[in-house]
Amino acid sequence: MVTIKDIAKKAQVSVTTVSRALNGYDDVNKETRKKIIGVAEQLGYSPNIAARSLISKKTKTIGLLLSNVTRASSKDNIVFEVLCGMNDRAGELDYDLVLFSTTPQKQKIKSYKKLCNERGVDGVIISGIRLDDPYLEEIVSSDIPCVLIDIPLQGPNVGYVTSDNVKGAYTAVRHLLDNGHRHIGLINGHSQADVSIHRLKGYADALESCGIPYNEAYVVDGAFSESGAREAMYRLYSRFPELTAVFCASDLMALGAIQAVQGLGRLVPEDISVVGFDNIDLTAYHSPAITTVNQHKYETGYQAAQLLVDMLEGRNVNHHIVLNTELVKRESVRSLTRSNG
Amino acid sequence: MVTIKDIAKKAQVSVTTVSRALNGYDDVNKETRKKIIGVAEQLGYSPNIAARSLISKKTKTIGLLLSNVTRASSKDNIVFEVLCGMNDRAGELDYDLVLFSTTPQKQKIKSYKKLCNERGVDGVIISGIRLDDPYLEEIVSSDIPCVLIDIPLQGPNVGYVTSDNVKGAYTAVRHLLDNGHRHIGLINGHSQADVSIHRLKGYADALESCGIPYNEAYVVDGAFSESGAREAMYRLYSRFPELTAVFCASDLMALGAIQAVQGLGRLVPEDISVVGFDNIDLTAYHSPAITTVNQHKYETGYQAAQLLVDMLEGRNVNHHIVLNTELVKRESVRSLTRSNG
DNA sequence: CTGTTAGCGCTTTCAC
DNA sequence: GTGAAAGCGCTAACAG
Repeated sequence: MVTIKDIAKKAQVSVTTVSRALNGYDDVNKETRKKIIGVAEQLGYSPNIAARSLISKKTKTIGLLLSNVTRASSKDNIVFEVLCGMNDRAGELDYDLVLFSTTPQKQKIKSYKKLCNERGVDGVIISGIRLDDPYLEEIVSSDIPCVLIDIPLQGPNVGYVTSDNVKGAYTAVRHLLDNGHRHIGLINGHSQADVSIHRLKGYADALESCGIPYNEAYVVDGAFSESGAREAMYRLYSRFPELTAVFCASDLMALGAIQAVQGLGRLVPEDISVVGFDNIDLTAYHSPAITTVNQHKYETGYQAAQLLVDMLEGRNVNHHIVLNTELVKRESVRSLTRSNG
Repeated sequence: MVTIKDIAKKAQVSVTTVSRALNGYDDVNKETRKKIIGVAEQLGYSPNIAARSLISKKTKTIGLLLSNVTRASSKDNIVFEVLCGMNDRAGELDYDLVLFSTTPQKQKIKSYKKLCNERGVDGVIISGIRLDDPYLEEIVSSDIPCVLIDIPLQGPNVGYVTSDNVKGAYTAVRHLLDNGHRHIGLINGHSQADVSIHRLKGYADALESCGIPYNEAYVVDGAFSESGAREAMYRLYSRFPELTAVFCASDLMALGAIQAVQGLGRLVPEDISVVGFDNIDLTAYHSPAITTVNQHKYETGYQAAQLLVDMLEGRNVNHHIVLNTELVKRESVRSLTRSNG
């Protein structure tokens, strides 16, 4: 390993001068600097980050606390797209990403703060945790800058980026209403997800805009999973055969709901229309192709990285980013008024 | 920040003793140890990794050099699944993963070795680079332990994990042959991919096993992309209308090939049968569902992490891991002998 | 069993 | 413009 000491020796100067020259300080003689840089290159020097960050307390790394980066979350490539966005932006800003492997067991053992301190990350991006996750408390009270995805917390060191879930859900349900549907179910995620709360509101708002009373019994939770939604849809549809449409708070759940419909010997969209949320790739290839609400996943990650770095580098920016969504009309919605939705 | 110094002061011992107690050395009095651990916990101490690795030269981190963790690689969730596997195993073995953002531009500026040194990773896992990538040379000659995915290099510090691509391709093409197909095209990736070389061999071997002469003109490259394969298939099928089947070296390319077939007003599998490779999630939801060769993506990542850690910790293991593949029969292959394939 | 001392590679006062 | 020296938090001889 080549150190500045080696360079100093070879260039016949002190380590101090080497340090200054390499870090671009302007109080170094031009000739000296040139010489030092030459020697450094010749020796293939690269600075030791550990030593540097021991002093500066900065590591130029961002910690990632992501759930859903484990087995069998492959269909759910949302995390992946978000990750791609974070990776791209972090790279551009010259930060590296370190993935914390957070199994629930490990969480119990190691506190959030400890985790971050040990790994010496400058800040953290968190995604996929529940509102009742004990980590959340630690996060807000901690002084480590942090960006949350889909969790509305704000503070001097906490920001978040999310999608406009109310509007997204509203648009989806309005689309069903505009196509003549009057009995619309909702398969939501779970109560400890901020997006579920907002998507429920969008659903209710849309109904209200058409003067349709909100029926609590039409709303069930599917735990954001394919199987969860399948079960939920079985129950919902069996109990309320008058339903002509269902809005699912995620595409994965739309998949499950469709399976249930088919399991009951009915068809989508002939017997029941389905709208999902997320716009995962599968929806376009599924038969029927699934109408859904597009979420800008890549952008979410990109913005999260940007926001965190802004915070880290002391820029005064809005800690609250909300991205647009848009309805993607495909084949899983049938019009009850005319021939096609 | 709490340091061992703080603990030492409060526990009325020297820093050395604190260090030893906390690191589980057995030459510490039981009482002393208990006291120190107590104080450490009370103070919320967590060791500073930077300081520690400055001495030990170990960081317990694995660097990841992955292509395809950028925009628009979402359909290709292979990398993601591999990543999940690595993440899980690395977590179990108490290593963290750091994602190097390697844009081609950055690669030019910074050498592989420099990158690793600076970030102080103990070892590296590399995936998605071409055989003619300049990094490859550096990698073998470097002394940084490294595991490659789908690139057959071996050495004291280099290992790799891949799938049995010859057999996988062989099985796929045999399946077509067994269904009566005699004119079978191959849409391969590119010449600088090891998997392409092996899948071509499997294709040729299968033909040979049936006494069918290998026809070079039936083999084209699709660059592993949907659009590349679409173009390739247009050309191939227009030129050789006698083709009744095509084997694609990736599912993404199978998608593209099918689009071309449909673009020419033909149907899959009625007019032409298609077999893919990888078994990405889309294939099961596509209409028709695509017959493909399953690759154990998660396992690939899992094994890669395991192998690297084995190497890092000086265990004497085989540096060469080949995973099985298996044919997944679905709807994109038609039997020319009986009614159904 | 415990403490003293030195030093990992780097940055940063503070002199000169 | 340059260098000597101190110190970041930790570990590892080496004494005792």
